Amino acid sequence: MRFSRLLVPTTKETPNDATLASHIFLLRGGFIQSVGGSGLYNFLPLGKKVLDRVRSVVKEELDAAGCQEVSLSFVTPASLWEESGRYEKYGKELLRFKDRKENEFVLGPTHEEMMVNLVRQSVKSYKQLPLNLYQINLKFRDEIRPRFGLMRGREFLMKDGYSFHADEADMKREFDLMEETYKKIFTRLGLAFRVVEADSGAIGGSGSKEFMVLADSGEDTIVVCDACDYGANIEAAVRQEKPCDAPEPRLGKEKVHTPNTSTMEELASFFDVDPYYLVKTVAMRALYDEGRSEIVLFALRGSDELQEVKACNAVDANELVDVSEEELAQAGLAAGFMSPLNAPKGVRVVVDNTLKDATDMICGANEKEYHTTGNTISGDFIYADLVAVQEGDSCPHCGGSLRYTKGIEAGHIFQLGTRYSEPLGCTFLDENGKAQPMVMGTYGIGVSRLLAAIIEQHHDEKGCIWTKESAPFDLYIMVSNIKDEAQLALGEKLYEALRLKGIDVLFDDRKDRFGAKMKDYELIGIPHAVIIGKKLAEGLVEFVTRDGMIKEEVSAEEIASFVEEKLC
RNA sequence: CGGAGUGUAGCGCAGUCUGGUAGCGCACCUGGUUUGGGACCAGGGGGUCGAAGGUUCGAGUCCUUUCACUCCGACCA
Repeated sequence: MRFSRLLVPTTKETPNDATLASHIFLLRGGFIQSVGGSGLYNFLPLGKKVLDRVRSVVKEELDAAGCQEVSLSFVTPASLWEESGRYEKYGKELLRFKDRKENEFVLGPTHEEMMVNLVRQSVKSYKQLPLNLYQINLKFRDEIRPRFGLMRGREFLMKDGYSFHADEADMKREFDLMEETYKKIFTRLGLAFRVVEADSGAIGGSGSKEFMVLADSGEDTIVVCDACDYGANIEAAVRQEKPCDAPEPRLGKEKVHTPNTSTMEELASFFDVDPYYLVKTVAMRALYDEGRSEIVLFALRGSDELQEVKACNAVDANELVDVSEEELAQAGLAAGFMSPLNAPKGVRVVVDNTLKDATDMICGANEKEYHTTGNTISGDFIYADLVAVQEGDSCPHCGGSLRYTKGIEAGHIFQLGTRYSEPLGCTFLDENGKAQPMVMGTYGIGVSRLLAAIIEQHHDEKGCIWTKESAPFDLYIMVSNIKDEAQLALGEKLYEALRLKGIDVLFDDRKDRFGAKMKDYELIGIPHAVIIGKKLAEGLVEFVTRDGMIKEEVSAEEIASFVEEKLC
């Protein structure tokens, strides 16, 4: 491609609404263009090329693993979502609209329903299983706060795959195969990543893993062990039980006046005990389908923090929101002095596993300015893991020290089971001619998000540094001064010769001066460049490696074979 | 949804306090010079100042309403 014919509107100035390196460089480099609507972007020729290259890496590896590509309708009938029970649960993120006949539709944010519908219409026998179908298509999610360019757009390109099996064991086999396939994809794209255990979120099902591209700008906090390969999203991370060295309070059963003890620290110093022996009771309003809601109490040790996603899962709610003091009072609860032990009738209580049958605990008295001591925590509660793992906690696998790091969620694989096949009636006939729901897995990759992730991990202060398999072109050739006939002639010759070798070349034949062209090259970030400049008079040209801006002088006669050797 | 901002040429901004002919830089077009780190000279095109209503002889500027976008938080495969 000749640069003079390519639409690449690079800019010197940074758009004022971009803060992240990937967002800034993708805009400045003329890869994408803001549409004006929040979280909506156009892909310009360069961005589209990168997108296609990333897409083809994904496709190649999936096809090699036996998956089959399909393409599902982007507009999907609401009735399918009602069938699966997600029409409500998915909430406002789901863009709903009506056609001229008042039929309801949604723009697909994910396509479990559509794919299950496809399969239930065409697969009837165990002989047709297993099956792994995927598509690489647009998704639309009406995010509350889209941001950071391609990192969190409302419309984005996603690879979503779905597998169908006759039994659980075969689904797990496929799940492992997809994990390996994803590792190959991310490795080919040149990304440093970590596979971590994750919460399943709105998709449902059990056992899911996220592929986190490691970057400080990532929106997810992940917990990793340095001693072994354990890693988990903070929402799903677990730890080894954390014993307490401090002595038990041994206070006996008593009701104590405790003014000015609104925090755990104040309470701990009031009784002069370790917060381990205090019960922290957090009230949240849990929201369910059809507008139903209730106040739920979550109890855990004073030394621990509540992990809201775990809490939400424990009561199978759609969402947890804060409760005001007035609402608490109405429900018969004294804010700041609540306890799992004397909750009013009808208020559900969830107790953290570490508190089960704990003795000698200090709880609120559910009365302003009073606590009770010497409590044993037992009763008809829901028990669950509610704890947010902290840095320095012990790894559940090897006991090593855990720490936090940041990641960009670029892939997520789920073991779904029959979460969708059952309600949607996606069944097959087994060897005995008996109808069984198919066991499913689902596998996603944020393809457009990967562009942002690659740049977050591979850039410098001057611009993008694309990896080999993601780059918009393999090589950039600059004719420093196109009025110099020798320079131009060599450029043209090299451009033709390397193209014939199958190298995708961007040939900079623009009239601009050296400096301007160099800035564009650095911004666009093609992995390698050949610069034909003044030293051609001495028979020399430069070979540049973008990562580190390493320049090597090469004789003009040998440059073609030199490039071939470096790139192929 | 809570908090904070911003809307003026394709992009980045000034002008708004104190009402009086719509400005600057980049980009773009024409001609010329220049060609190793975002060149220079000369000339030129491009705006219903986010929208609606109001006050006024006169509104980018004052008042009211509204919309959009951005940032922090909440939220989020």
